[in-house]
Amino acid sequence: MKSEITISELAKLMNVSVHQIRYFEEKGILQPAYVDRNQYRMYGMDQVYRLAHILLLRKLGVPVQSIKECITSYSADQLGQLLHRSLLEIDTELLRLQELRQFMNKILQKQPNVSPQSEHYRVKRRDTAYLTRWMEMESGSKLNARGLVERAGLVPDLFESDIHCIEDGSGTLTLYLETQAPGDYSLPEGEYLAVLRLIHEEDELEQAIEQFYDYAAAQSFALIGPLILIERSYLSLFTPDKLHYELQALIEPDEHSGKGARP
DNA sequence: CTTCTGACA
DNA sequence: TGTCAGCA
Repeated sequence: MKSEITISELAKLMNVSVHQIRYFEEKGILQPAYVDRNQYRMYGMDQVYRLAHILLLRKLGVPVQSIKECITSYSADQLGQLLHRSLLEIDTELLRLQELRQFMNKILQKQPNVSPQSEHYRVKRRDTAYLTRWMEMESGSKLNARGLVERAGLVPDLFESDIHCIEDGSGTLTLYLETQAPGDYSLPEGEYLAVLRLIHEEDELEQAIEQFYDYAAAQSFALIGPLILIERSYLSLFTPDKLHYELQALIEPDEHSGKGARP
């Protein structure tokens, strides 16, 4: 029995496809030990090691075209730089995945609130939140796509964030994004009256706001500070054609501090 | 049965 | 990158 192996054996050994091995040959980076009379490619240990190197470089993101020079004429120093570079790339990818994971957790924590009978009032505790101004608009005006492009600062992952809309009395609606560090505006820690609403038409939102104040009055909640309107557009993934809003307002930390009220 | 080549999405 | 045909 020959010491060399066939292409399918090599493929199984290295956990790659036969096609891929031929592709490497076509690109001139992996030649068979020899070609048998029946035109079969045959591979020995040299090719096994060589293929292992190729696969490793590929894992590091080295394009197949560059692998040839990489193996043949690269100094140990150049290779060290290459490894160092891909280590940095791995770190950034790791960071990206961690952030993605956090976001998925955030959705899963809020999603149970969505479907059942979510639209009920409750009192919830909020820690201090720091907001950074993103854009401003007149209270009556509607936000369209063009307005987004022209007037709003570009924010990566905008629609994965909780957009806080706050009306500051003077007829200006300011949209904020939540940030880690203190920014343009701070929401004090405390008890907030809150309600979730699913909105599919513009005027429903205004109704919801009126109902919010009516409810607060009926329950004798003393609301201080502005109404905070939080849009979580990423939750609309579960309910097409509906936007998810949470209405909140700080409650005077006096009476009503204990249990929340029910509608 | 396995592989090869070439072509295609 | 996988898949398929047609051939040896």
